[in-house]
Amino acid sequence: MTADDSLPSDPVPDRASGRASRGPDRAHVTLQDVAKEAGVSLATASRVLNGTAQVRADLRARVLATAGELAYTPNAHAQALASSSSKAIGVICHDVSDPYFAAIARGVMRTAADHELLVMLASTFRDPAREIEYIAMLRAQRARAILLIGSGFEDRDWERSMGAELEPYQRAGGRVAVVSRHRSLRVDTVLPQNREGAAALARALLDLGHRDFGVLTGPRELTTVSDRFAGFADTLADAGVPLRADRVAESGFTRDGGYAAATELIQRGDLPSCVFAVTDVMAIGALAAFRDSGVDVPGELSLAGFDDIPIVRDLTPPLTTVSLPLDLMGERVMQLAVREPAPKRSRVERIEGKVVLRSSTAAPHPSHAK
Amino acid sequence: MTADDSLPSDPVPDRASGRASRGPDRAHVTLQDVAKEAGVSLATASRVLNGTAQVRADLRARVLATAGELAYTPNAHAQALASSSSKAIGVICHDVSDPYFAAIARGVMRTAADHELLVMLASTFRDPAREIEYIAMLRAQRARAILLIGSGFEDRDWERSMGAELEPYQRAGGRVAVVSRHRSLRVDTVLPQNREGAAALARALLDLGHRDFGVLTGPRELTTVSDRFAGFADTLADAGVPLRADRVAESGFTRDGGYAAATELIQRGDLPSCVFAVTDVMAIGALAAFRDSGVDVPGELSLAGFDDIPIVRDLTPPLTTVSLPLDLMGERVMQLAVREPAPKRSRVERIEGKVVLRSSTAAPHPSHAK
DNA sequence: GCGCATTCTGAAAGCGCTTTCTGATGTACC
DNA sequence: GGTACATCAGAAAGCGCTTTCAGAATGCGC
Repeated sequence: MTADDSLPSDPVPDRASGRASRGPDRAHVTLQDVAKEAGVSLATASRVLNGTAQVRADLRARVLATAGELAYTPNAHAQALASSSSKAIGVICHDVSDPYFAAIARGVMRTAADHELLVMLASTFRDPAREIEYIAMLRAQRARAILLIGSGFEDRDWERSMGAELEPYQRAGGRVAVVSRHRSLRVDTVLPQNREGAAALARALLDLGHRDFGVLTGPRELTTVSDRFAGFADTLADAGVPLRADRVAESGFTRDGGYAAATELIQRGDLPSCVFAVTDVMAIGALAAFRDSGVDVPGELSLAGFDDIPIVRDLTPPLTTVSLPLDLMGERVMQLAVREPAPKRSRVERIEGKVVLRSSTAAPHPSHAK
Repeated sequence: MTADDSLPSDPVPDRASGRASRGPDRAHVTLQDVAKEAGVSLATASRVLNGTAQVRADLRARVLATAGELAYTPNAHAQALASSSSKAIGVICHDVSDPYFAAIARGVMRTAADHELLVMLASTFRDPAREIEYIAMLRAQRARAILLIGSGFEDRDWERSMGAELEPYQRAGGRVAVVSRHRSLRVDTVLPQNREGAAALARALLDLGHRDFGVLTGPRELTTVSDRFAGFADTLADAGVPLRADRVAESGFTRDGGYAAATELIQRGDLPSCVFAVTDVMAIGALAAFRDSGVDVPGELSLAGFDDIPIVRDLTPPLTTVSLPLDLMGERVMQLAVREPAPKRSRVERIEGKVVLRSSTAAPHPSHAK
C-alpha cells in the first residue's frame, strides 16, 4: 500500500484563491450572516428557519433564499447550548462487530433515523472502565438518551460506579434505557427472557431424547450468561436429569471462546449427547471445534445456541437456537428512550425467545441410550 | 412481552425530595458553580480542568476537589462553541449489521478511542438522499471529520450533490476520508485494490483448471462492484477464457441478493464450473442457494467470494476469497482523518487483497473437461 | 530596600444560537 | 376618529465555556 498518491482531481471552485461566490471569508456561515444578507433581524431569521412563529411571507421567503444561497448550516452546538437540548443519543455496546449487537444496532439506527436523531456509538470491548468513561463523554455531550446494549455485570463495584455516573445524568433529565438485565439500575429495560428461553430450549432437547448435556458458557458474571445457564440447568434438574460439573466449560463470550470451550469438553474425554452454547456466536466456534475434531453434528452430538443471529441459518448444519427478534429489540429500546419517561417506576418490556429447531440437533446417538 | 413492569428498585438518594448533598438545584453543574464553590474565578477553574496554564497548587487542588464533589461534567456543546472544535467524528455506512462494515467499524472505533474521540454513526441503508442528509447533520454537529465507509456510486448526480455538501465542510476545515473509491471526491482514501484482487483471484481459479465461470454481482453503479467485476472479467479475457453474458447474474448487495443471483444461475440451466460472488456476503447467500438446490460445493461447482469477513472461515465449506484487512482499514481511515491534511492533494492508501484458497474451490468437475 | 521581569489570577468579551420582552404596525370595533 | 386588541419584528439577555488582556503578586538583582 502506498500513500501520498493522488486521486483524479477535479476543478473545485476557487478554493485557494478567493472563495465561492457569496460565502463569507469566515469558516462558517452563521445565522447572523443570513439575517444581515436578508435584511432581517437575527430573531426573525431564527424563527423562519425553525418555524417557531409566524413570519411575514416575503421576509420568510427572503430568509429561506439567502440561507440556501449561503449554504447555511446551523451550528448544532450553539443550538444545543441555547435551547439545552440535543439531537444526539448515545449507544454503548461491547463490540460493533459482534453480530448480536450489530443486529440490535440496526433496529436502533432505523428508529433513530425516524426521529431524526443522530447516534453516537461507543464500543467498550468489555472494559468496564471504558464503559464508565464513555458514559461521561456522552453526559458531556448532553446526549438526549443513553442506551446500554448488552449484558450487565453481576458485580457490586461496577453497579456502583455505573449508578454514580448514570444517576446525575438522569436527574438532569437524561434518559437511560438498556437491553438485558442490569441489576439495580433503575432504567427502562428491554428484557429478553433468557431464563425462560433457555428453559424452553432444555425442554425441547429433552423431548428429543437427550439425557446427557454439556454447556458452554461465557463469563459467569454476565447476567445474560447466568440467566441462561440457570434456566437451562434448572429445567434439567426439574426433569431429574443431572448436569455434571465436568460437562460445563467456561470461556470468552466470543467465537473463539466457543471454540476453546468446546475443545476443552472434547479433551475431557467422553462427550455428552447434546451441547448448549449460551450464545450463537459461541456455538459457531464450537461447531468449528467439533468439525476440526471430527465430531459429527448432529450425528454424534447435537448442538444448540441462543439468539438466532442471522448467520446461523447458513451454517452447516443450520443451528438450533432460541430466536430473539433482535432488530425489534433495537427498535424498542430506542422507543423507550424517546418516549416520555414513566413517572415513578422504570418500564420493562419483556421479549420472549422462541425455540427454533434446526438440523444441528437430532435424537441422541444410540450409543447414548440408557 | 409486557410493559410497565418494574425492576427491583433501589434506594436512589432523595431524587424527589431535596437533592444530593451538595449538587445545585439546576439541571447541570456548571463550571461557574465549581468556580464559586472553590472560591476562584471562572478562568482559573477552566485552566485547572484543561491544564491550559499553570495554576497555584492549592487553588488547583481546591478546584479539582470541588469538581469531583459536585460531579461536574463539562458541557461539550459550550466547549465546542467556545473553542470551535469538537471531539466527535462522523461515520457514514450503509448498514451496521453488514459484517463487512462491522469489521471496518471495529477498527474505526478502536482508533477513535485511542484519540479520545466519540463516533457518530449513521446507516444510510443505501439511500443516497439519506446519505446527503446525514452529512448535513454531521456538518451541523461540527464533526471534526466525516468518514464514508463503503462503495461510492458511479453516478454524476450523486457525485454532484455529495460534493456540494462536502466541499463547504472541507473549506471550513472539516476533514473527510473514505474507504473505497469515490470518483471525483477529492478526499483522503483507503483504497482496497478491488480490481487487482479480483484479477489475482481469477488467475488462481484459472490455475485450478477452471475455464467456465459465472459471476454474481451487485448493482453495477457501485464502484466496488464494477471494479471487482472488471478485474475478474479482464483477466479471464486476457487468458482467452470467455465469460458468457448468461453466466452473469446481478442482484442486491446482500446475502439474499446472493441467494437470488445464484438461484437465477441455477434456473438458467447448465452451470459453470466456478462462480465468483463479488462479496462474501453474497457468496454466503449463494452457498445456501446451491445447498438448497443440491449443488455440491466444491464437488460440482467451485465458489469464491471477496472480503474475507470473519464468518466465512466457519462456513461449510470454508470460503475461498480475497482477504482484506478490514479492521486495519478502519484504523487507517480513522488515522487519515485525524492526521494533518495533506497540503494540496489527497492521500490514497492502497490496500492489497490476498487470495486465500479454502475448500469452497477445487479443480473443476470432470464433466467440465474440454 | 527599590525597580523590574516574571508568574499567575480575574474580568470580560465573545462563540452562534434561542427566546423572552418590548415596541411597532395593523385591524376591528364602538 | 379613537381606543382596544392582535399580530409580528427587533433588541437583548442569556446558554456554559475558552481565551485575551490587564492587573496583582511574587521573585530577583543591585
